[in-house]
Amino acid sequence: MENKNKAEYYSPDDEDRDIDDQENIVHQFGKGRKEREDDISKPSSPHHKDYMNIDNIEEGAVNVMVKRERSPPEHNSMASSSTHKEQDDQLASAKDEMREVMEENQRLRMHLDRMMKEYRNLQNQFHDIVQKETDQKSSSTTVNTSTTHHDHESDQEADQLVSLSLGRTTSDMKKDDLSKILKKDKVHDDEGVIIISNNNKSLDLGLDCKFETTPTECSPVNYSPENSLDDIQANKDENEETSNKNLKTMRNNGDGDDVSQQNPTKRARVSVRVRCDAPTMNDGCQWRKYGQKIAKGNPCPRAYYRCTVAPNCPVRKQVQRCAEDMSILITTYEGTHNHTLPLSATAMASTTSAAASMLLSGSSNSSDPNPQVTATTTTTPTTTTSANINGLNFYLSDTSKHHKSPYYFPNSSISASAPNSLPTITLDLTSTSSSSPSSLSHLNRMTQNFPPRYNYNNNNSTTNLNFSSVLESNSLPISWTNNYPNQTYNKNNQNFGPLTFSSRSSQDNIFQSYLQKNTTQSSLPPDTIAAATKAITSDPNFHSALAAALTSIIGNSPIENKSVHNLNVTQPFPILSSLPSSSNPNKCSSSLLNKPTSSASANNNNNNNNSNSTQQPGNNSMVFFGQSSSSLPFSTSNKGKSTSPSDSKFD
DNA sequence: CGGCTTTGACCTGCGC
DNA sequence: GCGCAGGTCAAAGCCG
Repeated sequence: MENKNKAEYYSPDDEDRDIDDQENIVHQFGKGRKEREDDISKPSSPHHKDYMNIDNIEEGAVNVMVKRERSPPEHNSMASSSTHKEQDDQLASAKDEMREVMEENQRLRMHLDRMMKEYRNLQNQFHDIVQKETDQKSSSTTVNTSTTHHDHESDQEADQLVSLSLGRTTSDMKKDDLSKILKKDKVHDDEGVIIISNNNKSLDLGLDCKFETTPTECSPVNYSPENSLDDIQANKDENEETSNKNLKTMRNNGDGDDVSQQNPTKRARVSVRVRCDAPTMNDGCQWRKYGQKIAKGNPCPRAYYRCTVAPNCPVRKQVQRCAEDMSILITTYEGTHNHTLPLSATAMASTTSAAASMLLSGSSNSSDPNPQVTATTTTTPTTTTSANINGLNFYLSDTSKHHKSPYYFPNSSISASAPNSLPTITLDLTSTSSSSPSSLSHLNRMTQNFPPRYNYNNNNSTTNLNFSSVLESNSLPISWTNNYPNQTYNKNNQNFGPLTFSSRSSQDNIFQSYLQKNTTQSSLPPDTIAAATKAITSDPNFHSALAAALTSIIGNSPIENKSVHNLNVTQPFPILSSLPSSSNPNKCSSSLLNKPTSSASANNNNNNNNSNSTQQPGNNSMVFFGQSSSSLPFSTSNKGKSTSPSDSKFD
């Protein structure tokens, strides 16, 4: 017995050194250092021996100690027979202590297991409630494709759908219920809510954040991803400041309550770039124009709209034409609807919510590199978080505040104009065909296939989403509207980044075909959609990216992992609804699936092999296509629908 | 007449 | 402090 022999070598002369060693060991065992110190403080106590024999329990640790306290043999004579008995006693006591420590350790493990079980139970309850709400909404307001369409495949697909809803929650869910749920699962970050049901995998992401100053103002609709617990903590001071500012801004507007709920600092703005010759993109909401400005750098005026669906809805949007390509309509959304969105508004909400979640996750995780999302510091001060996911390029450009970007983009004012420096995400739903000579070199590298053109943002962290597919030079662009001449803007088509949703290779062809069909046809074969979305979402990296986004949304809640795991993104993208497009022909529709129109059918000359599939109105993806309109106005007034100055430019 | 747009003025923040 | 730019207000006008 090596340890025992070593015990005989013990010498009180080495006691000082040994005490330190003993303390280390005691500390390592995690219990009763004070007691140990009392024991070892006795000069005559051969306390060290206790631990030498403890190696029956913790052999490794004791072996380390033994080596350190090895004493010269000449001290053997110092050990007396009377002390051996004490040593044995203390040895036994030490063993008992070690057993107690181990038992305590086991108890802790049991506690941990119990907590995990409770957590899972709560999570299941949460999912059940959400599922119920989702089922209810599927019959009423929520765009739930599993019930609105798909006679045959609905059951299977609905179970695997990922429904993203922007700026709204399951309205049927009572506020109390929701708060309870969130409280149970510790995901009540005031604004951010992620609702994932087991069946529908419905993901409900509030786009905007509202920092409620009073509990009464807390509304389920206001749950926002950007208000994760971390964010709230980190921006607490800044929130108060900006909140006051908003109050001041809305002093005469009567809706100060709503606005004050929102924290512009962490409020994400979603900018949607679409090819639309209509004055505005019909996103399903009612808007009232309250201002118009000529922004610097863009001859096209910027229109300011306020949501009028609800009297006090704080949501605003800015509509502006891209200076480079006036066929591109840039719509920037800001705020969260405090009301139930119209059915037709959920399409846009779904797309923008996904973008917002990506933006927010990127901004919050920029310092936490992820195997799939790597942070790259370019030669410019812009730090871009990018992820190349088999053609799905996610770029989160996080520019330093107040920094003037060395690059100028005519349409930059959208994202750079806000003094509040709102993070802006851009969903580029325009088509691309070739690289832009004016594209950013550094972003070019990152976007690979999609050199960004629209990345400028000097004040805000900007994330651009490019939903364009990789098109060959001879590929037809995807027009936003049916009857708008594609070739008119084809030459101007450039690539937008830096957050690129693109697919390549065979997957590209599928998705591209899908997009093209959507351009000219009001609906798509389900297999095409399934293939396209599956190609995109089947990548495990996409899962990781989505998981990262969701993780950032719901903060550090332990539910996040579970929730993410429950998402089945290998299935087709959110099938939102087969909504009749807007009644206003001058507005681009955000409906994901428009009813077939005669013009659409007539223009359907780019069908792929999947074109003859059965149309399923509910099969859609995050693609918008507008209705026919011959005008291209900048103004959205009633008069402007046909007489805006911009119309003349394109007539 | 109600709702909406237009548009000049005003406010605020930021940079110099 | 001043100027600039973005954002908003609100009176006036228009439209259905």
